[in-house]
Amino acid sequence: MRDAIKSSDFTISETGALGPPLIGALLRIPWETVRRRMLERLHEQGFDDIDTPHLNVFLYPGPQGERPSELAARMGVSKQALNYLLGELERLGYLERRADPHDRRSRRIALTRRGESAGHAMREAVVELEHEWEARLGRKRFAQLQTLLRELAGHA
Amino acid sequence: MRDAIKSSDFTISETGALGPPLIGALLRIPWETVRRRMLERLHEQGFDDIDTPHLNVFLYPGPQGERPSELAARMGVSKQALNYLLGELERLGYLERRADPHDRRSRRIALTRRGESAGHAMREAVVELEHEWEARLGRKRFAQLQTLLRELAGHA
DNA sequence: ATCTGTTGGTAAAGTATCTTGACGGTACAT
DNA sequence: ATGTACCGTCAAGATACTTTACCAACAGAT
Repeated sequence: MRDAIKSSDFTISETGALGPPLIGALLRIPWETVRRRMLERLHEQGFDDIDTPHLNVFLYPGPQGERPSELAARMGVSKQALNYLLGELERLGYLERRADPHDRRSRRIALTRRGESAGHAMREAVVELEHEWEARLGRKRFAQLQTLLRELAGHA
Repeated sequence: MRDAIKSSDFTISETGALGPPLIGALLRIPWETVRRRMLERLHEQGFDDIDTPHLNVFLYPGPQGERPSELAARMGVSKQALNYLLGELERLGYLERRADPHDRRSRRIALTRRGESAGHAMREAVVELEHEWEARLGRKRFAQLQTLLRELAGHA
């Protein structure tokens, strides 16, 4: 069964077999499509000061109400690096860093109206892609895809 | 049917509904798991001079035989940025930039033995994850997932 | 209350990675 | 041959990150 591979489906390098795309590439390629679309729509709609690094701050579930430390941990960057991005986004009017009433060391991120709009535009862009992909795969199969991915993302 | 959503499955922000994770997050989260695992295994196996930006060069289908320009376009960075990374990877012994026999302006990227090994280690790491996920979802459902993702990645 | 250890945010300095602009060499069509 | 486009690279500068260091605020023990 290991040999049942159609070589037309993928590239074979000259030195040695590269093999078919593994699950990594299969996840990455459509994810890159999603990110491209989000950035595209944002720029079209006037949020053209948002760049890839800023985008990461807005990714699901977003920064609303979060503490910088937690968000940095989730994003896998140092809290200083995040702090730099938050400074940029605050300067650009997308969010504010407010005092945390329960812990005076801490802060809470609050999206401004503009920040909420940007988040909305991003979600709209993805919903748009969902419709395109649902049309391509069929309603039922797209739902299956979502279910399967949710099971992977769940335990992650 | 649109209402059949269990609120325990996802976060609801205080100001307004964030909604369930869209396909973007569902793709991104497991993809990040893949990338983390690849980097982890690389570092364990002595390829500890490879960092996230370098990793991108090796991602499917990899740089073997490619021209810097094409690769840069595929990666979505400027050719100068890629050239910098190629310089690093060449210095670290992962690849060489050879002359292209058919076009003397151009070059072709050739992986060294060490470069091939690193690529192999990355693929092994993903195969490992594939087994874990196949066990979680079941053989048949994991195969379905692959099929569905292939249809998305195909037309990209 | 005070001591101790820990946590949250920030400042400063240095580094890595990316951008834009410019250039010489090559290919290719007219 | 000549104009145009493309390929890789150099150089300069901006951006995004890391490491180190620091202080204020919390938490738990006396």
